[in-house]
Amino acid sequence: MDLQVAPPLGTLRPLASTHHRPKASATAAPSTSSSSSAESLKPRPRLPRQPHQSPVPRPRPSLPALCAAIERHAAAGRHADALDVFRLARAGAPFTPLPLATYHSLVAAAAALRDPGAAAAVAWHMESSGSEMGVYEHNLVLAMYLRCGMLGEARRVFEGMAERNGVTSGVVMGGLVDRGRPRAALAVFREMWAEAGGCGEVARPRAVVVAVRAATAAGSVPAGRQLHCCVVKMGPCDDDGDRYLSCALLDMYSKCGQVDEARRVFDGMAPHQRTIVAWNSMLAGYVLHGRSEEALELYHEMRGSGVDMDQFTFSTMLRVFGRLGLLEHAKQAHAGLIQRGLPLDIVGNTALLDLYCKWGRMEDARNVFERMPKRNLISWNALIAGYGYHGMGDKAIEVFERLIAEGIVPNHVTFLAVLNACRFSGLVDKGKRIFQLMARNPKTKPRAMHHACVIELFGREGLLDEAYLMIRRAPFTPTANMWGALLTASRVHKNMHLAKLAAEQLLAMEPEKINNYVVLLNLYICSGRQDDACKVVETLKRKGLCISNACSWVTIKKKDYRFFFKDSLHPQCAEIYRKLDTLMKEIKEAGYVAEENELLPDIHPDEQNISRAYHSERLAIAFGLISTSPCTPLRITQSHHLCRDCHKIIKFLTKVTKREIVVRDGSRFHHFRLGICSCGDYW
DNA sequence: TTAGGGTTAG
Repeated sequence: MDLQVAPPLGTLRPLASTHHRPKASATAAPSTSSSSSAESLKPRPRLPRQPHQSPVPRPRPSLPALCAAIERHAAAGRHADALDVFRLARAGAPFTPLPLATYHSLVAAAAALRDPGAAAAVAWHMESSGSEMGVYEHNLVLAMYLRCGMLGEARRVFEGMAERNGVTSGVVMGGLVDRGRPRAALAVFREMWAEAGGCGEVARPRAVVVAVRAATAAGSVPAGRQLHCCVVKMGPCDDDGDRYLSCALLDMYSKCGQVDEARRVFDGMAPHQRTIVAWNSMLAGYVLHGRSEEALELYHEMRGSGVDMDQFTFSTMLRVFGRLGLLEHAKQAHAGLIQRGLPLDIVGNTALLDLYCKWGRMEDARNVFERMPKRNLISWNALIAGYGYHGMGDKAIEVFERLIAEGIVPNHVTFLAVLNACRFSGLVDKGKRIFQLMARNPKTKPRAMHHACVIELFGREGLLDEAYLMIRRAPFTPTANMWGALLTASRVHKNMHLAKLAAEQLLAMEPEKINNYVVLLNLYICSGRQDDACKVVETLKRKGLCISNACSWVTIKKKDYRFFFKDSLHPQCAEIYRKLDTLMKEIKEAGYVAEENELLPDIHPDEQNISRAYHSERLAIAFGLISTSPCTPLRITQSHHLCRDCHKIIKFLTKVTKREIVVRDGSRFHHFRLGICSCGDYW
C-alpha cells in the first residue's frame, strides 16, 4: 500500500519529541523501535511526479508508529484520522494487541464521532487483546457506547463492572440526560451525593455539571437550586471546574425561567472566568425571555470588555436586532462577522433571513436563503412565513412547492406558514387544497391553529357557512382561536347572529380577556341592543377591568413616539395637525373619498365617537412625514386593527408622498407602496 | 491526573 495516498497519513508528524503520552505508550508497547518506518510517516514535500517513473513501494509503518499516529490524531481532535489509521493498522495484518494508551485514544475517537460501527470494532479489538480492563477503561467504553446510542452494549458493560466510581455515575448521568431521562439522572446524582456523605471526592465538579444539565433538561428549579447549594457546600474548586459550574448554573436558571437569578450567577463570576460561552448564554437567556433591551445592553458591555465575539454571539444578536427593529445594527453585525472571516452558521443565517422577513425586505431575505450553504426546515418555514405575512401568498406557495419537490417533509409550522399565506392573500382554493393535503397524512393532522387559520380564510371571503361548518366538524372541542376567527369573519360580513354566537362562546372560554368584552360591546351597539351593551359595561366595572386607549407608535431614528386618538400631548402638536390637514386636502384632490363609518371591534366605543380624522395612526404618520427626510420609509405599530378609512388614506398617502409606509396592526403587517397595500385589502 | 461538562433559529 502506498502510504502517500492514504489520506490520514498525509498529516502525520514525525514520532520525535511531540508524543503526548510517551510513558504509557512505551510501557504498554515494548516493541522494537523502528525509526526508519517512523520517518516514512513524515509529511513529504509534494514533488511533481515524473510520468515515466513508477512510484517506489514504501514499507508498511511499524505498529508503534501507527499507534503513535493514532494517539497524536486523537489528542489533536482529528478523530476520523485516528480511526483511519486504526483501519490501516488492521488491514491485511494478523490480529495484534495494541497498547492500552492507543485503545484509550480510539475509544475517545469513536465516542467523539458517535460512530457505532467504529465503536463496535474498537471495543471488539480491545476486548480480544486481553488487555487488563480496569475501572478507567470500563468507564471509557461505557461512555463511548452511550454516546453512540448503543444502550444494550452500555448496559452489558455497566452490569459487568467489578468496580465503579464517581466517574461511572457521571457517565451514566450524561447518558440518561442525552436519552431524555433527566429525572433518572438526578436520582443517580442524589444516590451518589448521599453515598459521599453530602460532599467529598465523589461529587466532583464534572458530575455536578452533568447533574445541573439534568435539572435544566427536567426544567426543575427546585432540583437546580439544590444543586446550586451543593456547589456552595463544595466550596471553590479549580478554575476550570468553577467556570463550567457557573456556566451550567447560569444556563439552568435562565432555561427554567429565572433569568434574574442567571444574571446574579453571571455577575458573581470572576471576569477572567466569563468565557464567550458565559456571555452568550446570558444573552440567550435574555432573548429566551423576550428581554431584548437587556440583551442589547449586555452586548454593549461585551464589546466594551474586549471579549472575542463568535458566530453564536452574532446569531443571537441578530435575533435581538430583529425584535428591536434595528436593521442597521444587524447589517453592521453581519459586516463585522464577514470582516472577522467568520461565516454565518445556519442559525445566524436563519435569524438574518427572519429579520429581513420581519422588515418586509423579502428580496434580501430571499438572497440570504438562496446563498445559505445549508438549510433546514426552520429556514424554509421562516421564508414561507415571511412571504405570507407580507401578503405575497403566491411566492409563499412557490417556496412551499419547491420544498415538497425537494423531498423535504413539512411539519405543522410549515403548514401554518403556508395556510397563513393563503389567508393573508385570500387564496381560498389553494388553502383548501393544502389543508386537505395536511389532513391526508396522519403525521400532520391539522391542529386547532390550522383550523382557525382556514376558518379565517373562508370567513374573509364571505364563506361563513363553510367557516362555521369547520368549527362544528372539528374532531376536537373548538378552541378560542377558532371562535375568534369566526367572530372576525362574521363581524366583517355583518352576520350579527353568528358574530354574537361566537363572541358569547369566546367570552365564556376566556372571561378575563378584555378584548372579548370590547368586541361584544361593539357588536351589541352595532345591532342596537343598548341594554346588553350596558350589561357588558357593568360586568367590566364589576371585574375591575379597564379598556386601554388605542394608540400608535412611529419609530424615528431608533426612538418610538406614541400617539393616542386626538392627541394633543406632543410638543409639535400644532404642526402635526397642520400637516395632516394639508395631506387630507392633497389626497382628496387625488380622488380619495371617505369610507362610511365603521365600528372597530377592538376599540372602546367612546373613543370611536371621536372624529376619525384624528385617529392615532394618522397623527403618527403625519409626525413621521415631518420628522424624516423624503424617501425614508415609515414604520408604524399600533394596538388595534386598521379601520377601512385609515387603510384607504394610507394607500393614497403613499401615492401622493411617494413614501413607503409599513403598518403593523393588531393582526398583521400592511406594506403600503404607491397606492397599493400588501394585504390586497383583505384583513 | 485521568474517562463524564456549557450557549442558537421558524
